[in-house]
Amino acid sequence: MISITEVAERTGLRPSALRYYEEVGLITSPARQGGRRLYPESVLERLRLIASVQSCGFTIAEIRELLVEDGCTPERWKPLAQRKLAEVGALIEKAKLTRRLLEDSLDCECRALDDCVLTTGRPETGQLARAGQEHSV
Amino acid sequence: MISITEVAERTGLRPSALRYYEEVGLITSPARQGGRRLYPESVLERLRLIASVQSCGFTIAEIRELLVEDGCTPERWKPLAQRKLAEVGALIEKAKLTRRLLEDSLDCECRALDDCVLTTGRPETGQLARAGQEHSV
DNA sequence: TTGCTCCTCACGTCACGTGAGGTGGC
DNA sequence: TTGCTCCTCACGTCACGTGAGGTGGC
Repeated sequence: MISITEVAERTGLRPSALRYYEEVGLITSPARQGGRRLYPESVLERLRLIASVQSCGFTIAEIRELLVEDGCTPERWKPLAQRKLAEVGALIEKAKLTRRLLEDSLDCECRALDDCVLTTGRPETGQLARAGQEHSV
Repeated sequence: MISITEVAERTGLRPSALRYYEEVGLITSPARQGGRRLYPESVLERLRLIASVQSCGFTIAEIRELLVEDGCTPERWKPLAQRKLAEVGALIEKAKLTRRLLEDSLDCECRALDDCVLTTGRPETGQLARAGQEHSV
């Protein structure tokens, strides 16, 4: 049985995160000794699994749904992963658009934001090639 | 002078967003008539400017800093845009990593997440080529 | 009197981090 | 007695959206 600090050290999580996971039902409430939490070693594997799924962009609520009672079969995982893949793809496209706007603004030779390509929508200097460029992946 | 609903319609913002912008000091408190807000036409330009900067990934707090008293010169804008560009670049790289993990998990032929490439770190089926692939931009 | 538009709180969101104030056992 | 680790609230984060309950003028 290991203390909350040791679990934290061995997983890279903060104790506050472990208490939060318990509160929202991601991990089961561990035994107590004098009020202190004492975790079984098996919690480490559970937390590694949670971290894996979280790194795929799933929210805590989604992970909880997914990990209840050995329900995480490929049949359940794959449609969720497909949906998340679409979400992440959309996020990347949005971020790329943001990046392009920032690059254009750095190229722009305006003297104030009101005259900038950002605001006017048309480049003040010869940036037509870039502005008309295809949206490259 | 225009009502909050008309400003909302002409900018695509919700009335609640306009009240919020006022509360945090992004736009000045407009005149009132019988308690109702009456905006000058000039607020539309201000809101378009705010939307432009926001679409570049700046937070409300950053926009407020940037737009106080005609301080938005290229000398102030460009270093901020450079920093934001780095942030957005990092976000894109992180999202691409997430996307790759999801794709790998969809290719993986594990029967449970515990055996999946996600958790084990090594592909269960012949995915070595993909796993060892260069991080393409 | 009934609608309509607008108002001001207060609360919720997401995944925790950060105090404040207290406790148990060495 | 002093430290140390741990505990439980409560609050803050970000940019608003969403009720609830009320008001003013047609």
